[in-house]
Amino acid sequence: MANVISLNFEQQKAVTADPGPVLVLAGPGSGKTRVLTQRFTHLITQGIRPNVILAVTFTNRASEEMRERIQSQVDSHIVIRNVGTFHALCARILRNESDSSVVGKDFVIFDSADQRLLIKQAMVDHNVDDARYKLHKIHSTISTAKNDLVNADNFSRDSYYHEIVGRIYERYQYLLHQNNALDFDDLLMNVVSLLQTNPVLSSKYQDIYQRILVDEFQDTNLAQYQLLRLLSGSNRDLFVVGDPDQSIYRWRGADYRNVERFRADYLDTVVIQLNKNYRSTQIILDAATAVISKNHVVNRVKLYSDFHEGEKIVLHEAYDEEDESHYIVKTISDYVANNQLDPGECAVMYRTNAQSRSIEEAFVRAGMPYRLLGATRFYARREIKDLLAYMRVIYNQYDNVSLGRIINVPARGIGSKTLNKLFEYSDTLDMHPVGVILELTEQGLESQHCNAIGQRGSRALISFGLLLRDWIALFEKGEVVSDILDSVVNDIDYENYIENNRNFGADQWENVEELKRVFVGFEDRDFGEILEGIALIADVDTLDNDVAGEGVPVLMTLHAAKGLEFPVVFLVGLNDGVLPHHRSFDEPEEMAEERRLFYVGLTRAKSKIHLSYSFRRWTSGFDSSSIASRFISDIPLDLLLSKSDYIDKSNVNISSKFNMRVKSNVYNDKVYQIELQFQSGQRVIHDHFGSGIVVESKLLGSDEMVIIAFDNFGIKRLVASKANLTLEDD
DNA sequence: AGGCGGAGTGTTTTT
DNA sequence: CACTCCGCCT
Ligand SMILES: Nc1ncnc2c1ncn2[C@@H]1O[C@H](COP(=O)(O)OP(=O)(O)OP(=O)(O)O)[C@@H](O)[C@H]1O
Repeated sequence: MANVISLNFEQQKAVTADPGPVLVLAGPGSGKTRVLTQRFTHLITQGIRPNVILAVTFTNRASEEMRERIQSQVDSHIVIRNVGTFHALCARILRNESDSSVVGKDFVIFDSADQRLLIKQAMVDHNVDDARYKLHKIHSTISTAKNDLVNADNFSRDSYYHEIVGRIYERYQYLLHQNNALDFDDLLMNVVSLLQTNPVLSSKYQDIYQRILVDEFQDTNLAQYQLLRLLSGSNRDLFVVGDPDQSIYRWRGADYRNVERFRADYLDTVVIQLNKNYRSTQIILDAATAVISKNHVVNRVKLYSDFHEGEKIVLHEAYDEEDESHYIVKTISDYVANNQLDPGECAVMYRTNAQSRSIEEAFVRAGMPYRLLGATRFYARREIKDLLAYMRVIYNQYDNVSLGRIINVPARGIGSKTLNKLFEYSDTLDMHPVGVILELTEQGLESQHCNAIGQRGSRALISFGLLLRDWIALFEKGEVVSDILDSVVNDIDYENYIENNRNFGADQWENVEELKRVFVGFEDRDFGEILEGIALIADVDTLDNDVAGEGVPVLMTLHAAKGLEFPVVFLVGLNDGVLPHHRSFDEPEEMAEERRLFYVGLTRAKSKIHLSYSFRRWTSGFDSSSIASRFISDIPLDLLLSKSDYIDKSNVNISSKFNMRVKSNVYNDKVYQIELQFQSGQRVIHDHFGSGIVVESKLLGSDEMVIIAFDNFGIKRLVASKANLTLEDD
């Protein structure tokens, strides 16, 4: 054993509990994760083979971290493998059991963008009006159904809306099947039904995974819970840890009542509560407790800590987002300059990914390095998706979504006409389009396919087919996957395409290089595993070991922060409407979840917390609330270094500070100032929309954007120089 | 076929 | 603000 990890009495009790259902219920920082990893190593010292122990987490980052922690505590000849996310576990099972399952071994996993395209397609197929039925909503309705283990056949169509969604759901599943693809939720649902209906497999997996450990149990959804029940089966050896107050994935089907369900389903559950916090100062703990106590739950465990009071929580009101970001960066650099801490000890957390932008800009301006977790995902970038789509088509010729994406990238004369013809024609033959392309390529222009598709289109398709045929040959020959990617990139001259495409900037080719490196890094895995790994990881940071963020502040969403801890935490953008998010205003359950999110944020901190919000915030649309988050007022005043305290100390009062900022804005505007042609209140005439009244007119780049309420066409936004507006004379 | 730009719309959070 | 869609032009 490398290093001895200390445990308190209750923790020890959990770690050494007898086989059987164990539920560790405890608040933040009480050592749940530590207990879980210790349980894993404890089982090994008890002589249990590591391969029959399974540890499940929700995120790849959590998995990787836990795997490393366990690995570091066992003899190095033991390799810890079975630590992973629910989704990765299910993907593995489905690939192994492709004979018994409804999907083939070479299925691909569709990410959210692919899923959307397919649902959109399903809506078109059913003539569903996409203005009335929002894609986003339908997508989430279907996803929720899947997380509740409701398949398309059982989907209750008890309202008109559900009738429509039911049809789309059914069609969507059909299309997924046609693409030989699964979405994230299918991974879980399919394994559950596989194990439910196949007793042989069910007992096989009970033998494989005899001891099961689950982290963040409060965030399991029904599918995941059922999966755990099936996997543990008659072993009944489930060791789960969680904290209902940290449940933040309700919108994804998570149901913290699974904690109660667990106790009800396993009456002999050993329940262990941990109430000592090893992370935060007393002030932080008191503040967090005050905030969460407004959510009513039965017997919440009261946490205590041996730590001293610590520093008060600093609350800062900034003028606008830019000012707020500047404040954050300045505060960090001051700490560093005074040798109070290392930049790597700081974390900045926010509600939405979009908020990272202005913070990043502030870091860049200050010339300070930082690390961003998650956010605009590497794999969601256009150039990366393009290349992955090529790879997916090579691997899975049924992947029409990917085919449609890249068949004309770079442009090779296959437009929407030809594409539609190809797809429709393939349908009539009951073939997959790639099959048709390959046959056409073999047979040349005399092919019957050519008659159906036309000369011009066929020529273009053949030129594509020739490339595709060669790549597929490489794949079938067992060529190293990263070399296939290289061939693709070279054959389509993607570098040239990027250079000549003005929508692409300087970084894109670097991203391609990065993708190549990722593939090289996956060297020992087969094609399917690589694509699967990428689909499920979807976050380059986890792969990027060499930039291991030592010494650099980290930026992340509150969701991504769960399970982590930092000496100094900045919770930013705390405006009412951002946190709590305005979309949760009228759902008490969702509001409670927003509060938990804030609670999670507060409890990440070991010693210092900075809260900030801004007086002025113009997010898209209209919800620019300048009010501080309602949750802030739930923190007792004596724990806060309130904004007036703070500002008094720096000898600046609010209004003079704001005036400064306002002035500098005016100065900036002057540089670009051009004359506005229109003013609100003026009546104007437009060629097409007729007459209307100007609501607002403002600068848009070097042009003027006019918002007009037309008498007969409602409110429109027009660009003055293009819209050919004339003033109506009176 | 394909590129461009204007108009419209709205995505919180993640596997 | 940033994305997608549609129509117009080449
Ligand atoms: N018995 C102990 N003695 C000293 N430190 C401990 C002990 N138990 C846990 N810790 C430390 O407390 C901190 C929090 O532990 P851990 O992350 O396991 O808590 P957690 O309950 O999983 O927290 P959260 O729910 O907030 O994710 C860690 O830094 C851990 O090393």
